[in-house]
Amino acid sequence: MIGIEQRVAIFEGQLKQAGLRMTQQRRLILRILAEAHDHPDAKGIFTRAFAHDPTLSLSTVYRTMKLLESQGAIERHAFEDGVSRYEHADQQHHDHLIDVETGQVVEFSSPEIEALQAKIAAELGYEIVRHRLELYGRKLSKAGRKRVKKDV
Amino acid sequence: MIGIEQRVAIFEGQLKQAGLRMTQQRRLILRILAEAHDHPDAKGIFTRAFAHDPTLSLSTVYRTMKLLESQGAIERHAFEDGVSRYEHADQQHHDHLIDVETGQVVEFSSPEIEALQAKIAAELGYEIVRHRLELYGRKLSKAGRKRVKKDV
DNA sequence: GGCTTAATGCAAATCACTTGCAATTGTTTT
DNA sequence: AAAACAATTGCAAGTGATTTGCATTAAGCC
Repeated sequence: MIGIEQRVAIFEGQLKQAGLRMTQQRRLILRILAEAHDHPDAKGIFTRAFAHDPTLSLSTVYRTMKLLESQGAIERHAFEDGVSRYEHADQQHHDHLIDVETGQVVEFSSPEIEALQAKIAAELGYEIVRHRLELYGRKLSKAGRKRVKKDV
Repeated sequence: MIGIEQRVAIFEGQLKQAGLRMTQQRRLILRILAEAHDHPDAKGIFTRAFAHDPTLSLSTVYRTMKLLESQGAIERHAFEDGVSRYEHADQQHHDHLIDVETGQVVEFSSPEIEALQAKIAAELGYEIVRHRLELYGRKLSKAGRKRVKKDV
């Protein structure tokens, strides 16, 4: 996990490289994203950022998300409700489990599943470019739940 | 695989049960779906149906898709492009592999992956309600399967 | 053939997201 | 530091998919 300042600096470098500029708006949105521990959508990011800078517009958020995605700084996910949700991309690959009751998103990863996916694709004559795996689930009651170590 | 007439009859029964009516439009859309061997979207269904009945409207297609989905007669999928695509639901569960170049959809199923999904969910304290697994891939050339690719 | 009311077609409305454009601001130049 | 120049922004209007209000049409029952 790298810090906000580092992330901003890295991104600023990428921008310069491409002849682009580091603006107040981009800095702000980057900070909002770094501080986010969930998977906010454009409106959510806008709301949080708007609290710090009431002159910010929603279109700038959309434009910035697109830019950040193209630079590989964030990942975009579209779960079942159709709206795009974002998360920063400095962590390792993972998939998502969405609580159908609360909408809460839990991250997980499974090398076994990844391996099976690759095997299936190969059998069908394909190589995987990317994939989307989302589990929609309901919390088990204490009684039915297995004991697992709590993470994050 | 059941026939079109049977499917229409079954659906008509379900409708009657709910105090709803079997209309020409619904019959037509149902037939289009039964004949479809791909995963058409609303516009695609509309186009095909329109050829048989030029008075049909797109909103009726949307309303019918919603109705059919609520009756469990069809399944709706939203792949990466965001538009909803449909397929009839009398077949066994399966997931999809989408050719990133052609958009072609290949169906597959993997009990092993399903089992792993259930295991992972259980470890996180959840039971799976449904899931979404999509592989986006590129066709392997015969040559490409055997040797390392050397193109740019 | 009527009667009741679900269903349809059409146009207007949503919703998430994008875009044209004039005004603004970051960065470079002098 | 000020000018110069293009990237960026805010706002409003535009998209594209899907939904909805409403007057009209047509199933299903007598």
